[in-house]
Amino acid sequence: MSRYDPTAFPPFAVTVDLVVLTVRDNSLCALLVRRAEEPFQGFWALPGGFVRADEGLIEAAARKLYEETFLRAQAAPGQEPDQRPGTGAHLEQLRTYGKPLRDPRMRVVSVAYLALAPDLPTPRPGLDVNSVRWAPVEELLGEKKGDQGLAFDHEQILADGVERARSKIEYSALATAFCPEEFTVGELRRIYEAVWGTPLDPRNFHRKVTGTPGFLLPTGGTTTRQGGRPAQLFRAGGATVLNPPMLRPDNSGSGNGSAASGSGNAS
Amino acid sequence: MSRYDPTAFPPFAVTVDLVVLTVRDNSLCALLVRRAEEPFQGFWALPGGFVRADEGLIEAAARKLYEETFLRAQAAPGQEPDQRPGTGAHLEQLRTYGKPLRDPRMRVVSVAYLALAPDLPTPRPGLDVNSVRWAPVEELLGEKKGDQGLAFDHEQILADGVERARSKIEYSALATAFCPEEFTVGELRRIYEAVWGTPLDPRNFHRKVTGTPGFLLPTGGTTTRQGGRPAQLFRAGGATVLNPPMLRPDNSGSGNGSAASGSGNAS
DNA sequence: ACAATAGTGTCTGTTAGACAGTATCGC
DNA sequence: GCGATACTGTCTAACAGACACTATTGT
Repeated sequence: MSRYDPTAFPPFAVTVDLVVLTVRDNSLCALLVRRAEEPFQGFWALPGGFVRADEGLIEAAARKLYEETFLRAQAAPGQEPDQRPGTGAHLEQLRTYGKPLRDPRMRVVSVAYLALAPDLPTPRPGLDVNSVRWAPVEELLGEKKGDQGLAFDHEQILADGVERARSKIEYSALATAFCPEEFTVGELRRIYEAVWGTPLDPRNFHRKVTGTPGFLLPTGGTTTRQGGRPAQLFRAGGATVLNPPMLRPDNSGSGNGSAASGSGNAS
Repeated sequence: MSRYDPTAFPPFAVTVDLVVLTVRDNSLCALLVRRAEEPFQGFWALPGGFVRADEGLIEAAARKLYEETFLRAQAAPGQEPDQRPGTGAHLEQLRTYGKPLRDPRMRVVSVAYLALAPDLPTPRPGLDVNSVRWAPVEELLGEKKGDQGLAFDHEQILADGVERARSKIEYSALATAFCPEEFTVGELRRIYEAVWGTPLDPRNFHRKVTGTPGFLLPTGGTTTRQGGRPAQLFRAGGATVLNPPMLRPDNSGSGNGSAASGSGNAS
């Protein structure tokens, strides 16, 4: 086959799949929809759908996100300039999955996106979706997954998205994407603890985040909370990269080994 | 449109594009091929081509890499298990580009892969490629790019690949992918200096890399070099992640700001 | 001897991690 | 007062960066 012959190329379907993460009740949760059709009818799956013929990839992801959660996307720095501020979720491309038989009906290449959102009232089912739910990631991926598993290769995609979120809050200010517009240092710490699944020392955490220039901007206000000294309120500062980074405890112990960088099994 | 209707979906072409990087003469170089056909006839472009109907994405990337450089790929940890050891380049998925009009003829979604290779004798043109060349990245991306630019959005893809390589050698042992099987600490240092474009202190570099367990394995041999004490030879150890990481000088100065995490403009 | 590269030791400033201690709320 | 959370200060071990010094080659 000649390179780029416009008439002779194998036809593919291209979809987007969304790993939408939030923190609820101190645990990291992912958004799932229940499939109404075959294959994997009745299974839980990641939200997603076809990319339209005249639509960019991230626009398709933002559209699907809005259709199923009514969240407006806030694209990552270099990704797209089409959003209004408002209540936005962070949205970035994750990885593309295209094993020949990942969809039993036809050849589908799926571009996965990662969205990080603050805790939402509760998701309303949108277009062509029966039911929607937030599921703790731990139940979907850990040892004790009682579920039957997710549709397609969505368990792998979810795992990759979770790993991306876990590593990205180390060296970027992205953890604030999980917080409401104004938040306290304690709330931000609970975000880190939930995403990493590890307790952090409140004193050192406080010193670290308040000492990183550009990470947090004090708003002047304070919170009244049940039982405890009122806390200062902050909003996200302009910084996107954290240097030095937040260090994740148990960072592979002695310092090397064979931890995965891209844990995907896509092809 | 109903979700996942196997008959009603917009047809896409899916390609892979390769950012193949190596270090020659102390500068980071990328592999380019000259386009023989329209559009962008005569322009330099990244190697790439159509994904076959029954072929995985990384298999397509490895096939194209071999067709155009005769390099066998060595996939990153989680990506695929189909390679023999041998003289392999590191290969990992970079990012997917799918803006509606990035190819003027039709809707093409391109999955870009990043390959890191040791310095090669010289590339021989392979299938359906007129000429191949290694071009210093600095000339393709920096201020002083005299060229007419690359075909399609390949300049953006190249920039993303270079940025990925630059950041990944910080926290992984991937710099050894640029080295021959046996190498000295000085050679490894020149890799870092070429990729980052910064001089490093030889003494501190030596202490750092030899002190990181699992990074380097001494082979026992030494090199005879012109003018200088012979150096110990090493091969890559089993470690994949470096903890603590190698620190890139001028790491954004005071520690925050607005550096891009994904500098792409894909959609 | 001299240039050149390899490799070691030493000092200093910064920071992560541990944790004592103080501040300010609800009860 | 007491529990709880917010915040500040202090100590120590580890490490990055700077750089003096020694080692071993070719010319």
